[in-house]
Amino acid sequence: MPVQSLSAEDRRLAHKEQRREDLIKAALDVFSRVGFASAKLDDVAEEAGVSKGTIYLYFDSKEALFEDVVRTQLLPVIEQAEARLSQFQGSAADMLRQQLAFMYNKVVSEDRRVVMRLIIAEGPNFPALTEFYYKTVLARGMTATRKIIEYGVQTGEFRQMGGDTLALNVMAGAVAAGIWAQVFQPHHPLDLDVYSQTHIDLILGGLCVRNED
Amino acid sequence: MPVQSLSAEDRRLAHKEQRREDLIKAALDVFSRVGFASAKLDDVAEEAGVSKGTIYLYFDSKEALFEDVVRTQLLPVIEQAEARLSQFQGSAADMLRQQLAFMYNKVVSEDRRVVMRLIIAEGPNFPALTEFYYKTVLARGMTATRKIIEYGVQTGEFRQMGGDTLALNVMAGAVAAGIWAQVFQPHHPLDLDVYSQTHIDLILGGLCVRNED
DNA sequence: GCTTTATAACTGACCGGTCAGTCATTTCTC
DNA sequence: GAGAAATGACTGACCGGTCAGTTATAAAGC
Repeated sequence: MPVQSLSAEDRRLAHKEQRREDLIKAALDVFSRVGFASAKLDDVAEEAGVSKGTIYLYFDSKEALFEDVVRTQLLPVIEQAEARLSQFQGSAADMLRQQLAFMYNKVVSEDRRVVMRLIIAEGPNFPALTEFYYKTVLARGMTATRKIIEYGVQTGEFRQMGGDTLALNVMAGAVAAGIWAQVFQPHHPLDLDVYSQTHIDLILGGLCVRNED
Repeated sequence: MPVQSLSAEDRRLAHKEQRREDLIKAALDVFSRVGFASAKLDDVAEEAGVSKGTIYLYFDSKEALFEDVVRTQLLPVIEQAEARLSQFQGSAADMLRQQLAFMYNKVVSEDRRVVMRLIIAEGPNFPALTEFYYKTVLARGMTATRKIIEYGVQTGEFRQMGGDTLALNVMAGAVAAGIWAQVFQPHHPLDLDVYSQTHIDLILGGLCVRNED
């Protein structure tokens, strides 16, 4: 029995998985263009190159499709985030730079920021999904950020500052950038590289000069 | 001829204006609960205590109603912002404190932040409205912020930093807070007073201690 | 003051388009 | 040819928008 060739069953499953991914990709495209409520499943089907009925072979409902889109987009990010957390090294400032760079790369850049906007827009209609996003992305990101800050305070790099709200404050710049990119970018472009650099500088250095009074 | 009593015509107009405001208030409520696309005009009518047909005596379409809701919410803020701009005094740091406090009071607090979320959610479907929001709120706010920063640099309070992107970075914390308040607040409360204080501290002071190397 | 007339405000049943979801039929694969 | 996969015509609930008819308010005529 040849091990290298896939069995018919394997190919069938692989094809099915591919279909599923195509559908999710198409759905993300359509949702990001017009929002969940206005999105038509016919459009999703067309973009995926199948008929509408096929969607229902893979997902129970439009809502279920939406939830799968979000979960599928987020899960890989979690894993990467986990991996990064385990290789802490360097100064706290460097850690924070890495952390924010990671956010800009994975959360603010192209595909993922769409998910953020969809959660903001549809969150109230999908409590379970909102909670999932909170647990998966926000809480985790905030915990990581808080740990870096605490480490920096410990080493004397950072000054002692307010508690829980600080982490969100540190990440806020990236959130705003992700939103800008989707809502205003077409007419009022924002250079994300420059912006993120400013963000990091501002957070690390602060606006005020060091006045030694 | 008694001047103090309103004529019949005056009362009629006042009533009409009141109706209009009731409808806008009801629409804002419904839109903020379920978003524009999912909102039913029957619900808006019921909440305003009129029938659906009445809505069309005041607004041309659902879209027009939405646009009026947004504009009505924003215009008073512009005027207040204008007024504040003209009474510049104190240090740049104080100005910035005032500016951010104003944002938290007028943009992040109760009713107005809903508009921000609606723009984020529906913006792509309403280019004209998005542009209006940009011009009315964002551009104006950013210009004011930039001017304060420039003033601070001039007086030597602030260090020289990157240009256009800085203002947005300074305001980002408030944007994130406004979003949080609507999407996650019910399950994961955020103390806005503490948060805004941290925001101002962070922006003004920066994370890093003054290391004189 | 009372009745009639005019007008503005409002109503809610109705219409027509839209679209999520279904299912009998066809196509593909082995 | 058996069974899985895919199709797309079809259904029916839904909802934005309309409009013929009703009510409220005010002005005009006596």
